[in-house]
Amino acid sequence: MTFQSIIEEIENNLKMILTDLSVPTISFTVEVAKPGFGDVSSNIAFLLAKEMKKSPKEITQILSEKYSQCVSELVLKTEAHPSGYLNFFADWSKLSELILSQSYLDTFGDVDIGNNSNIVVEHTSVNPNKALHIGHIRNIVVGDTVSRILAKVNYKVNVLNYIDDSGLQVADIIVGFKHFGFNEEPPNGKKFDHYCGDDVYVKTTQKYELDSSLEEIRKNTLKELEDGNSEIAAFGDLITRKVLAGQLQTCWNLNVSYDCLNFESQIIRSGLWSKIFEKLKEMGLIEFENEGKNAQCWVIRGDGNEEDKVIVRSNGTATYIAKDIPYAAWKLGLLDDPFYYQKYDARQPNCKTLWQTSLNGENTNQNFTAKKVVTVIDSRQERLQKIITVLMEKFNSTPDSYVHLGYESVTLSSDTAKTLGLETDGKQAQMSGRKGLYVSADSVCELLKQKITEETKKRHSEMSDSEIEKIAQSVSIGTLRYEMIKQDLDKIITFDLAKSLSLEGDTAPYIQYAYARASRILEKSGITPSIDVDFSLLRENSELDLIKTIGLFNSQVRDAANNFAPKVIARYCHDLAVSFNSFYEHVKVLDSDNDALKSSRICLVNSFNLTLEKALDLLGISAPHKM
RNA sequence: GGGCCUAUAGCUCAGCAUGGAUAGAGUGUUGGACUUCUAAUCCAAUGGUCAAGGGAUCGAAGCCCUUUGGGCCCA
Repeated sequence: MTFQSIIEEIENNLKMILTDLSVPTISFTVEVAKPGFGDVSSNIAFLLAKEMKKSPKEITQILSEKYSQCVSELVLKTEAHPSGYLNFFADWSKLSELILSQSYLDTFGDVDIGNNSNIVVEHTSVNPNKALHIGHIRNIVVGDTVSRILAKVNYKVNVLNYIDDSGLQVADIIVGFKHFGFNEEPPNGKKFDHYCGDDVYVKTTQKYELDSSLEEIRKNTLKELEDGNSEIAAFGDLITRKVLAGQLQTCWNLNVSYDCLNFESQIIRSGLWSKIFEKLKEMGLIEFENEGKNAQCWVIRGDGNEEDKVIVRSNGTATYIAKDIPYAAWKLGLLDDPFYYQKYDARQPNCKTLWQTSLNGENTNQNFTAKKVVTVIDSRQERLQKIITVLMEKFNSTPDSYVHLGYESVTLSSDTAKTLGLETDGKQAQMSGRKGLYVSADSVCELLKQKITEETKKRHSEMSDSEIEKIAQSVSIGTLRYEMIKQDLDKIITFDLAKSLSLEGDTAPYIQYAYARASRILEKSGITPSIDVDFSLLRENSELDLIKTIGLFNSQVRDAANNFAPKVIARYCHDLAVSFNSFYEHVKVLDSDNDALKSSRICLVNSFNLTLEKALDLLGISAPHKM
């Protein structure tokens, strides 16, 4: 138990007091107090004001007196605040022991929400025709962070990456290679995914604009691509897998791993669509339209004002949403699994085996489906995702089984757009792969790494290159991941190249620096941290504040998981670092002549490090011992 | 025309789900703190009719309604 212990104790006592006063049960809050108002506070008196026909001020005094007669382990005293709040002061010698000894356990912060059940998280899902740009990174980092949080709350998480290897975007680069003379080997050792995106894709789409007769070539290529047996399809497979390899390299560099790669081309060829199409007809979830503008089409009826959505066109071809329906149903385990699974040859950051779907082979023992599915896609796809969510609910009659986790897009600041050659009149600009208007993830990582290498060299002239490289890697990835996660999912991130290189304030380096400082204290102390210390010696405000923050880890994890809100953990890491830095300035750990006090403080410093390490791990950020 | 998101300090954002105390950070600007456990830090000052209007409430940044600005999706 952690800080939650004292909250529960207070809740129970207050409930008993209510029974005592024979007042009907009401749902009052008991929560961490604002600074300056004790440790815990409750709004209970406000809620009783009507019932008891007294002012909150009077009631809180009555409650405060009553409380002093209760058995309390962790509460030292109560305060009837004139505002009407009932405030509690903790017995820190006991609470510190409780929190700090818990924080030394490997399981600290574990919460059981998932009950060891399966859950699927799908993220990334980028067309394999270009390098990942900074907008994709938001998806990837959100998805990866949510996966880590879900694992912490006792879900068995399967992470999927959907490879959309059969659409128009892929057809476009194939046209580039086959018809416009692009060499299959990139020039000057350029990374293949960058070459396809920056050169082949952008220049091919430019040519379409100049010559509309090329549209025919494009259409034919797409058709051949979708026919699995053609030479073009085989060539497409070769190219997209090479691009994918480049994309995965970027992801792994960001500390992101997957469990399975699902290829769209195989989903199409697996026959899943025709199976679910029949079921949807049987269940009456789709209808054949006899008249109107959608005559001869199969449609999903729109809810209320919504338009009907065409699923199968009058010429018999399935629309784009039709591909998503069997895939969603497959993820939920609602269809017989048509896939065999092969190992993808790679060493991932978490050392887990990466599998990929295949339509032939032997291994069928893998299962990547779950009763609960989270799909991370930006909110521009909300309409489509809503249709799928509603359809899946009707299909398996389980509410909330299919969750679309949406987020707003990443745009470019006008300054950054300008450096890419686009004048925007001071406005932010939407990124576009087609127009070549984007900032690639690899380039941002590289710039950050260079800057951090310089900064580290300035501070540590004695360090070896390999040590500096390790720090630069950890801090650069941390910086990028933190920027992508720290704000709310429904706020647009305006990416500015210059500002993204900032390493001060509310950034990952700030947090990582606190860890490095703490590590240094532990290293220099010559004491092995232990929880066999006198906790009552920790009395300074900055010490108690740090302990309190450490004790809030569990509740923050719970909050983050329940709301799929990765930023909650980001803010928590920042809070921890702020508390620690304040402690660092106010209290000199190693200066003390008092050995008992020194040991207690070392215990606290180590507790901070252990907790921050776990919290940062949920964000996929590592904590360097020096920087 | 319909739908979704958004508006809080000069700038970037927390807080809003579950209404109560003094609306918090970062950044910027100004000043201060390194012979000390690492100054990627800390301290102080500065800065807010919480977009506007209305409603319900003892009480609203938060809830309801209307309007406006910005972004996106569909038609």
